[in-house]
This record gives sequence, structure tokens and C-alpha cells, in this order.
Amino acid sequence: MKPDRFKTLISEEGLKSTRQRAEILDIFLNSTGHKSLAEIHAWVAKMDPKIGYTTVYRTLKLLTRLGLAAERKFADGETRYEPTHEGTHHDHLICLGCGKIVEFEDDGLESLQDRIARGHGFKIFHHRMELYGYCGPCAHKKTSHRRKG
Amino acid sequence: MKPDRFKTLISEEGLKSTRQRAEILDIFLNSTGHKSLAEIHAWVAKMDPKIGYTTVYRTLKLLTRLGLAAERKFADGETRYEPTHEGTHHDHLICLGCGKIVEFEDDGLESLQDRIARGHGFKIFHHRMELYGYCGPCAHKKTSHRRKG
DNA sequence: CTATGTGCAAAAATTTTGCAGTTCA
DNA sequence: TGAACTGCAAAATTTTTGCACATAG
Repeated sequence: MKPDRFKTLISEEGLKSTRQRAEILDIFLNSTGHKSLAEIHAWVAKMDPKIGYTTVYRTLKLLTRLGLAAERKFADGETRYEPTHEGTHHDHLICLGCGKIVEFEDDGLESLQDRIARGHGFKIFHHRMELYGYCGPCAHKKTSHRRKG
Repeated sequence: MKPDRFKTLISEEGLKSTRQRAEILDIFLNSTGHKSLAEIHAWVAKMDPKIGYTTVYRTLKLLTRLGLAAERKFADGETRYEPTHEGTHHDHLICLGCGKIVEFEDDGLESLQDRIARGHGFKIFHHRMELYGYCGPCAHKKTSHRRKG
């Protein structure tokens, strides 16, 4: 995702490209994703303390509207945003032990989605799948505890 | 799920079975599921206006802890609760047109989950899958609009 | 120049907690 | 009786909005 694409998108809507938006976009796109507003703002404020929370809030809403960001609400309740990496869809594996979030892509899932949707007369646009469990290291810790315990 | 089961569960924890809890449980279990706290409270208050929002809030948290209810946060942001119908797992089809939420079960999904998890060294306990799109009637409306449009 | 954007502060909407009086076991 | 429960009000969060000033186009 190049900054140019953003400029094109907003000008198409008669909106403006500002210093703040460029700053937020830059930081947001180069982040790992899954960031809460507070986290993004903290990050942005480090670069430019004058940028307010409200601007970050409104910019992320804007990016969501333009399709460059996606709001996500995981089971823990906090609203998070992640860059959309247009074209590629991915889902999430979430470790209940250490909180790590791993992204994955699976074609089987995509076709399964279509089959299920057809069975219910739905026309699907997108889906969300989250797998909750323990990653390798965390699963191992739990197993060790049980051994001879 | 019989009320008796609830009585057993809470007495096991040294908790009490009260009129309010019975009322909330009754209404909650006989609902369609996916209700927000405000909705549940409004419903409960119709039966007994003296029952406060706080009690509903705390009771649903309690039910969640006991495994009788599950908190869900769909993409629209509102926290909703649904009865767990122990043993059966299901996922959701969500209509973006009319907001209808349809539950479904799919064995293929369950095995796919295991395959994906293994590939990433995860041990999965549960998952969440949501398919967003348009149900039959809503999809039809959209199509009609496009015709000769 | 003018419509849009920004930032502060404050309003709204949610979720959670403290406390005094009530109730179940 | 005593620990748990209830309900009100108020605190803590989180999300949104109003408004005066700044700025891109």
C-alpha cells in the first residue's frame, strides 16, 4: 500500500490529505496490525505529540470507510484496527496463554464458507474466523505441569 | 437445560438461588439468543419492574462463568449474550441487510479447524466463525434494484 | 477564499463498583 | 445468623460530538 493510493482515494471523495493523516497512515500501515485506538494514538503521539486522540479516531474511521483498515472486536472486548492488505484475506489464531495473535490463510476455509452459505440461501461477502487455543510453547508449559503432577 | 441444573451449579459454588436469578435465567434461556444486556433487562423488567440493570448484568456474568451463557461481540460492537446449549457448538451467518443472525453447525469446519491449528503448532479449544453477507430475501432485493437500473 | 480537518473539552454510551438494606441457606 | 444478593447511584471506560481555529486545495 503506497501513500499515493491514499491520496487518490481521498481526493476522489473530495477530502484532504493532511500532515496528520499521512503520519497516522504511515504508522498504522507499518504496524503489526490488531492495534487498539489507544495504542495507535500512543504510537502516533511519540512522533508528533500535537496529534490528538480524536484525530486518530476519526482517521481510523475514515480508513475503515475507504477500505484501508478493518475494525475488529476479539473476544477480549477491545476494538482493534488492522490494515487490510487489499486482496489477501486472512483469519486469526489466538493464543489463550500468551495472547499472541497469528494470521493464517486457508483456501479450504474460503470454499467451505461458500458451501455453508449456499446451504442457507445466503450470499456471503466476507467472514471472520478465530481459533482460540494454545500456541506451541504455551501448550508445552501446560503439558509439563500435568506430567507426574 | 432445566432450572434444576442451575440450582445444582450455584449451590456447588456456595452461591444462592434467588427470585431474580430464576426470572432472568428463565427469560434468557427461552430467548432466541444474541441479546444485549439492555434487551435482556427490558424483557426481564416487563415481568418484574423491580429487577435492576445491575442484577441482570451480574447474573449474566455469573452465567458466563458457570458456562451457561457466552458473551459475543459481533462486528456491530454491541456485547451480546447467548445460551450455550451445552455440547452443541454452532457458528453464525449474519445478514448485512436485515441484521438477521442464523446459527449453523458444520462438521467440515470442525475438522478444518484442527488441520489449520496443527499446521501452526496450536492446540485449539474453540473457535468462532462468522459469515457476513445477505440472506435470500435481502440478496433478492439488491438484485432487483440492479435490474434495468 | 471556502470547505474540510484538527484538537480540546465535554457529551453519550457502556461497563463496573461501593454501599446500605434485603434475602436465602 | 451471616454470607451472599440486590438496587441505586456514582465511578470508570470507551466512543462520539460541538465548536472555534487552522489549513489544504
